[in-house]
Amino acid sequence: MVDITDRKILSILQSNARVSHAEIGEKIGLSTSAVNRRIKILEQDGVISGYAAVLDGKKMGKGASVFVQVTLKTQRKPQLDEFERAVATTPEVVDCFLMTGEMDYLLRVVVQDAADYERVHHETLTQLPGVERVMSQFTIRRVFQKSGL
Amino acid sequence: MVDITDRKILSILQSNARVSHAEIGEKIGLSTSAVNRRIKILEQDGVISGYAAVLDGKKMGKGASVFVQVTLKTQRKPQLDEFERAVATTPEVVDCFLMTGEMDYLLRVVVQDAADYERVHHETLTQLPGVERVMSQFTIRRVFQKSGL
DNA sequence: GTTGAAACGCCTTATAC
DNA sequence: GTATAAGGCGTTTCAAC
Repeated sequence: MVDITDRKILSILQSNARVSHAEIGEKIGLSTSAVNRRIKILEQDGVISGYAAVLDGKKMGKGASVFVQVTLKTQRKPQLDEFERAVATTPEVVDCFLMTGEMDYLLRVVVQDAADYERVHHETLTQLPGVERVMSQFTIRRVFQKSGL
Repeated sequence: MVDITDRKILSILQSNARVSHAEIGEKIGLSTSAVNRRIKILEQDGVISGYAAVLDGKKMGKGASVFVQVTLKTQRKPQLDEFERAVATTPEVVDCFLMTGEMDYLLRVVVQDAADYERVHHETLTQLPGVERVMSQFTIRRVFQKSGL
């Protein structure tokens, strides 16, 4: 379904979603309308789920990422659902994965600094429903990110 | 520098970078040109660092995320730099953080499935320069992601 | 069925207020 | 910050392969 040409288009769109269809066509050797039609199909199929502005957290006072390992009291479905609903409404949590292994969830929390994280930690994270234990790992620096996946 | 109005604009652009300036203006009660001028300034100041297409990994045969904790043999700057340069060229690694605590780096690796990860693990990750130990944590499901930070 | 070309309409951008 | 005007781009339609 997604062929080589599609992947080239997707690769360009990952690094810059604002390049014109004409410019994409030049780079990969395709006409503007062909590029346009392929992108439209990729959007309809849900391969492209959306377009997002990439922000610089530091310039908004949100320069620190903290990884948070969460263990719940039980692993029963209703409790998982309840936790997931609650954590989704926490603005500082920008990523949430259900995990294998010792911890149940891995979150990435974006805050201003360590003091700001302390606030989020005891005001929000430890108050989420069903939480037994919270383990935090601070990042020093984001080396890179490849947006889009 | 970034006021409430800017934050409203950024919030809209995070969830959908394709809404027109006119539509943003309607939502927050501002004229099209005012929205345009603010966005331009946010781009110039680097608050908005870019725009990216958000892809559905599953539909591209890249549905599984694995978190990888990497410990290096030394923590001296040249070795860190060398590792960072090498890991940046590994296509499966979509995120890389320098960490505090026991491990040196935390990577997020996107692969097709466990078998695919095994390949990346012994062909690439363990071959990166200066790597002493690699610890993998598999995800079951991505609960959500808030794009842009 | 897929590609290339042209007309249309909307969005971005720039100027003036 | 608002209003208006012009240019560029995405969109759509149609013809050709």
